[in-house]
Amino acid sequence: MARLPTPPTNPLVTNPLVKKPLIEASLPRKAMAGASRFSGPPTLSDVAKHAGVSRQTVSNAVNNPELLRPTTLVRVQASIDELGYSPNRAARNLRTQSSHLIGLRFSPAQEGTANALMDRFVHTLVETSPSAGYHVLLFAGDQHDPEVGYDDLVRSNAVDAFVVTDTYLGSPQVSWLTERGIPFVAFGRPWDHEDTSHPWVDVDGAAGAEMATEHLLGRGHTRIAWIGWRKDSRIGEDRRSGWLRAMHSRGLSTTGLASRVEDTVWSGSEATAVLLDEAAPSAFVCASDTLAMGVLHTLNHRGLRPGQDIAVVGFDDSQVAQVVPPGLTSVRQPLEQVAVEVVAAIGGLLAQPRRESVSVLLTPTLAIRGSS
Amino acid sequence: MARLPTPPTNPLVTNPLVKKPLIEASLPRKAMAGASRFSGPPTLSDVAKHAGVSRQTVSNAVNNPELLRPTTLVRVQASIDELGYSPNRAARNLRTQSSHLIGLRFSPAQEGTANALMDRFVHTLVETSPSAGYHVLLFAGDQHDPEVGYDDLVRSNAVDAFVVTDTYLGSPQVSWLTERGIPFVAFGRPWDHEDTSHPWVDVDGAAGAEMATEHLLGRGHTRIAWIGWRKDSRIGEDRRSGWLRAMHSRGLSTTGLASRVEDTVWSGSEATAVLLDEAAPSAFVCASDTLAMGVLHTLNHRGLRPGQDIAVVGFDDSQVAQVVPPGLTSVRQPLEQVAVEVVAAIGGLLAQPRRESVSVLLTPTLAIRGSS
DNA sequence: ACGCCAACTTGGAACGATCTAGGAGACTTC
DNA sequence: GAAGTCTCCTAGATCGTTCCAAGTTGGCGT
Repeated sequence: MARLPTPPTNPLVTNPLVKKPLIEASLPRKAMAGASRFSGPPTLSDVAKHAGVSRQTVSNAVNNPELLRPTTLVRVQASIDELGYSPNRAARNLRTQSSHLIGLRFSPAQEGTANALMDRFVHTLVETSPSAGYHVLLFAGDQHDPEVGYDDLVRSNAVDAFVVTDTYLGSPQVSWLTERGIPFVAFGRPWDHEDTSHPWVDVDGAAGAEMATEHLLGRGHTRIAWIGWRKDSRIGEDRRSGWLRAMHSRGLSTTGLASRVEDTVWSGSEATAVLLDEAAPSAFVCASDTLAMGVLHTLNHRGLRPGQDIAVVGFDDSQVAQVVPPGLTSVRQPLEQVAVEVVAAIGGLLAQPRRESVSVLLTPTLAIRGSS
Repeated sequence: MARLPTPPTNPLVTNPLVKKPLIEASLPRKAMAGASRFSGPPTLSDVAKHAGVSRQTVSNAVNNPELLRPTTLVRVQASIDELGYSPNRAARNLRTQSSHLIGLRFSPAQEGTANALMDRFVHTLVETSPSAGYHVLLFAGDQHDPEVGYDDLVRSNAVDAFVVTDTYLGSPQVSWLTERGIPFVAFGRPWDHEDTSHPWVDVDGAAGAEMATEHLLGRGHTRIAWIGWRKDSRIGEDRRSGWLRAMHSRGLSTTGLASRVEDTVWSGSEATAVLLDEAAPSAFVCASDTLAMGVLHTLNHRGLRPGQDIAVVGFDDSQVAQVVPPGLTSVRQPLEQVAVEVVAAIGGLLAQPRRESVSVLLTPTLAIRGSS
């Protein structure tokens, strides 16, 4: 699907397996004992019969192998392999009152921006979850109304826990989930909940911005401008603090060198024009690749060459940063590692509900390219 | 999560609801009849008792409302609302032998390319599925070995059907699934299976490339080059045919104007240099935005301005196309519509397994920007 | 009034796994 | 060699829903 195809053919597919033959399936099992049963996948009882042990023993072989005598274990596992048995998820879920699913609200990248964090994060999440016994269930929902999406899944016992990815700026789902005691782990610190905390994994944005700024300082720049998000964005302010820290540690002035705008290419472009005219910076550090692209737009208009005339650093290491002509230097978040930590945290949370909640802060890296 | 945050806080979260109190839960239900039960969510029986009807009646109210007398239905629904009842998914799944889940192998966009189709497609898929009674389960797996990922989900009855997104160039999962009679719908035509067909939804790549070429022809270009994928890519050849068709319909020569390379920025860049030197085209149509970015790289090096000196059109309307400086004109696939059709096809497939299989071909549009 | 038909409702069984007790066997110990 | 332990395994009950077949109720015709 990274690529797309073209036209037609078309026949008719029949698929059994959608539903077992109702007639046979409705017969009491006893009546068919010894017979070959109908086709469906083997059950625990089948394996038990085949191995000459009881159901519980097979169950233990699967879930608590250490309880079985080694010789028995081997025999049971042989039967499992031979019959190709896999536990029926629905039955297990019903009995254990858990779905072994973790829910993730999938919000697509905004059109016209360069943010596509979801991709890498989701992939690792999906890849890692099975090792903790989970799968990832996607759902849609309203960012501002947690009732939509979350509530339905919770009430129908469809997921055991959630991964919450948008904790910034007063998103209500965190308190909604906390109030109900629903397990979740957030990608993002609880910015606006000083009191009620929760398990989280996050990336140190200030350190990232500082790293980017240090990089530019190391290249001899001293007038380094900041283009970030509006002041009510905690994340934006955090990143900005990294820039400030780096500048101040060298005793450099930051007066007139900062701008706070919407996260759009156009805003970034406009802010760049203003800063170039009024503060004459030789380099830009941006709170996002989207804003950095705005910088590139303005440089392009003015005939300035990024990397040669003016240095630019973005944030997120998006695909855009990777392929845009001179290459955009960008702060890269360790999303893979974030996902791994999130899965670990969820695993721990569901295994031992009452233990100390997790909080992990990871450090980003800098992907250096032509723009600096 | 479109944005990221910064540092610390940290307390301790306790969450009930992870598991019901085992002691109470293990008591025979009868023993607690009439009592308030323990806390868990209300069950069908609870609603039945509350409404003064039998379980089956409540079940019908939920699944086959038309079977109930209107007055009864109203009464039951009132109880459902009052108690906040939602059917337990695990129990329903166990009984109906279906999970109401559709599986999707999530493959992340390649680093260094401009392809991020998944995002838009997945979002609509997730958003639409519930209307057909499904949710989307993500899984990882090896592209070349369907056993990995698919097999486990099938055997444990974890999903009812799959959405397959990479049908190009002899991907084995299609035949693997077909052989086993496992329901699935593909995003992509069955290129290499003339005989065994399957339900699919796809976008007409040839039409897209033709549209792009026509657009350039309309702007007065006559020497329009093509940069596509290697010859063994059926999708690439399909798109290329659209370019050919448009050129030939105007009686224009295409000799020396086509290049077939790997889908990387660097390859595109290199191919551009060669074409510029040897065929002097005034415009480029590319099989992907990644290749188009390669064109921009070379133009950049040579001091040529995209859109003014040379026109460029990409394919996929990626984020990159949207934000790269002059704006990259690109063929936009109606991924949202594809997802809707896929959900509809799956719904139909699972409802009536034996009916004629679906094949839908959608037409892309052209997003026109500064590069042309 | 009686009976018949249809519509609606009912209780029992089953989906396939896990949990809790209790039973059988092997191994110590005196 | 018999009693006492410990280990391992067996059997029944249960999770919450839907399917089945039979029962009840109401309405209508003659």
